[in-house]
Amino acid sequence: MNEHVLEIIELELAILIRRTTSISSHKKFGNLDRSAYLLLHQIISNGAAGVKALAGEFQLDISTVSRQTAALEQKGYVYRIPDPLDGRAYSLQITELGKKEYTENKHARLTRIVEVLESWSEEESKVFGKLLKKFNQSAIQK
Amino acid sequence: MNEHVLEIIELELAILIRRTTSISSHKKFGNLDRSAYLLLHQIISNGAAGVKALAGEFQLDISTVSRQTAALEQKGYVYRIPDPLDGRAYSLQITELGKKEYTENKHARLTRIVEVLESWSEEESKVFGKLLKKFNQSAIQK
DNA sequence: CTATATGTTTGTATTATACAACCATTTTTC
DNA sequence: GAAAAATGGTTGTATAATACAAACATATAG
Repeated sequence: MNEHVLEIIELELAILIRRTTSISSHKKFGNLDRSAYLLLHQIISNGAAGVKALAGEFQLDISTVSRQTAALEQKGYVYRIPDPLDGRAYSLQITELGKKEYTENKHARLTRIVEVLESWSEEESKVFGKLLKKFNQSAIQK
Repeated sequence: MNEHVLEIIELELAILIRRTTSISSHKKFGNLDRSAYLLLHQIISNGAAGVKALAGEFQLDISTVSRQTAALEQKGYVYRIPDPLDGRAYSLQITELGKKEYTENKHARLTRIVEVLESWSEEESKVFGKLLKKFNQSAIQK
């Protein structure tokens, strides 16, 4: 593989992450930081899940996710369902309020993306989305 | 613009950032976290610069960069040159040790990228790099 | 039944960040 | 040219996200 191509990817990823983390960890979008947003996404699209599974999904420590989900519960975005087969375990299910919050947040994020991609062609955007997704999938297997 | 394409980009960016921040903010690559790495990159490729300029480049608070550069200086990766025209200002210049550390770190990062892109074609990788760069450039103008 | 494993929470420490206050110079203004 | 305002930078303080370790409650294995 051409070294130069790799260097570009490596550098641009670092820049992307540097910029977007500084934007959204402090000046977060509305009520949801990225963690919360992705947790809600995960629960909405893959159904109720426990803390452990969610932590695995995002490669975070269980304790971290435990606190994040506690915060989501406290805000009324998710609620706990005790696991009928295991007295220790819970599942986190989305609430209507949670869905609403997620959707609003998503729109805010999409709006931002639209601004950035203003001058891009449909085709370029499509390819970019596809490759990002592929990159994430390739990365997770390692 | 096709809504679905935007949704993919938005989601995959969020995932990418979530994953890579959790990896590299704690389990950082060698001696350099992403901030330090990018600061060194910036100084190496764009020449000596002051704290204010660097902060602007990464959209970070000046105080944050002041501490980060102080850490780099303390490790011997950069040194200060007083600005001859302005008694308040400094430039940060790279040292040999700083270059060495940067280069080693870059190799570690490239290795990681190579692993992820193992199954990608040269063409795909090239396009991905190009679009990432374009995305970063588009984003900065907003 | 006791010991060990497991899902989750809680205690504690670290780190990256922002904001505000400050310091030392430089520039502007009168 | 002296006082006032602006500027480059550092330091004090607060917050948030995270990890790791300890604790807790329940489940499973011997």
